[in-house]
Amino acid sequence: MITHAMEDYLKTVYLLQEGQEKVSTSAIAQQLEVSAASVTGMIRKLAAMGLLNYASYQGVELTEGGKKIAQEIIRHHRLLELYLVEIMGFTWDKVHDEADKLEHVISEEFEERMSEALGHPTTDPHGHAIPAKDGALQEIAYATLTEVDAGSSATVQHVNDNDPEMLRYFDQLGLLPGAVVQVVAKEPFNGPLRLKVDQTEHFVGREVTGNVFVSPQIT
Amino acid sequence: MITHAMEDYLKTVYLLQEGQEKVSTSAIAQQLEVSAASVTGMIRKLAAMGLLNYASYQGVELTEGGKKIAQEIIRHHRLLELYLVEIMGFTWDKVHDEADKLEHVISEEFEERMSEALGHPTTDPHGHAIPAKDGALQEIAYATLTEVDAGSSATVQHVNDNDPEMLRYFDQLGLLPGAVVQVVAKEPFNGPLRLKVDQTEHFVGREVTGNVFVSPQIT
DNA sequence: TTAAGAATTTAGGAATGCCTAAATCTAACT
DNA sequence: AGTTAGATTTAGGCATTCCTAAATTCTTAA
Repeated sequence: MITHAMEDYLKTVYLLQEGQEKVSTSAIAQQLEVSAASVTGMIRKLAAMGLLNYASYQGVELTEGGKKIAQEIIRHHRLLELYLVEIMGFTWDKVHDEADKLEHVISEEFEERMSEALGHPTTDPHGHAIPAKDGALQEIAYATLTEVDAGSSATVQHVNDNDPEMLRYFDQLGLLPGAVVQVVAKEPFNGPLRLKVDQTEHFVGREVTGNVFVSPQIT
Repeated sequence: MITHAMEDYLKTVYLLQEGQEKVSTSAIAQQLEVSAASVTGMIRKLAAMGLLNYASYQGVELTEGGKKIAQEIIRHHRLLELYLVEIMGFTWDKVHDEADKLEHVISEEFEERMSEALGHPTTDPHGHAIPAKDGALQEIAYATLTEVDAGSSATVQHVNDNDPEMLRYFDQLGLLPGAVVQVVAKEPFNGPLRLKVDQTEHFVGREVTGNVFVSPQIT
């Protein structure tokens, strides 16, 4: 039997795995806000169930079975986020926590009816891809806004959704998925970026711009 | 901290308490499909938290605090059932199980937005009253259809919602909340009732009619 | 009034999922 | 190669929620 906690672990490994081969115990512990010892315990259980491959001290990698469950949960999460915003009228800073709870609990029929009500969407409110019912999720590794050169423009692809306060700040700045940003200047010594969004200029710290993922703007 | 299991116990006690003063351990055990020993254990914990009053062998009674939590959960459950049917297009036989899982997980904002989307309704799809945000729930103790005299008519007030198959059967028969039924005859030896609903006659066993609650029809 | 039978509680145990502290392993630097 | 810092695992524990089996208490009917 697969528990909610197991689903959370699989989801976390899946999302951390993007880009890398193996995922470390400590990375999982940090993400889930749990001790490393707890992660080891859970990893062994998941490995015994054939949901991930694991060799001591070597990190973890999902099996096909593990990936399938992770994708399912991520699909639930992102459909829920979009449903909460589009249909129920939530603001986008509140939907992450709500979806984190609901994602483990909804039935397949619930998932299907949300997808239908939303016209089978492909991205959530924060710009993340929604995996298809049984299709893999291939998130493109975009650069963060911090890495854009001064003078260049970029299009916001997605933003991190874990901090509600930061999301409200993004809203204020107009840093929403699809928005075009011009990096007017970058202050030295890890200073703020001078951004132009919708004709308005803002000075924004790098902790914030590091959570905004962009593609170079097509000119 | 209040857990999902505790919420289930409080809800169950609340619903069993209707009509009676005290609720027995075994009644709770049967309802929750759990051993009586487990119920005793949980009851002691809830009593220690001040959510119910309890004396050994004497049965259980919710305190005001316990009632408040139970009402909250019942409100969640019934709003969810209605939302699933009215807004998401579920059939009424599937919503009970879905609501049982979701009721413990949704936020107050989710509750509020459902209520708004539904126009602040007062009854769920099975005819049960939805408690107001902080108001008590006073379910009227209706008679079952089994108890109606042959020759009389009655209006369906609500039906039990725990058995999906029976709900589909109610649907077939037209035994929905608000429907008018005439008990044409009652076969002896606990035999079936001959019912007339929407001009059509059916022979229906008493196990079914015992799950339909009615008021005498106003003529 | 007592003795069966039913209801309830106590006792002991299992699984899950988390923790801290101690032990162990890896990797990097002299 | 030896030391050491950091990462990881093991060991031992705790809380929750359930179970079965045995003991106890209540009820009722002879």
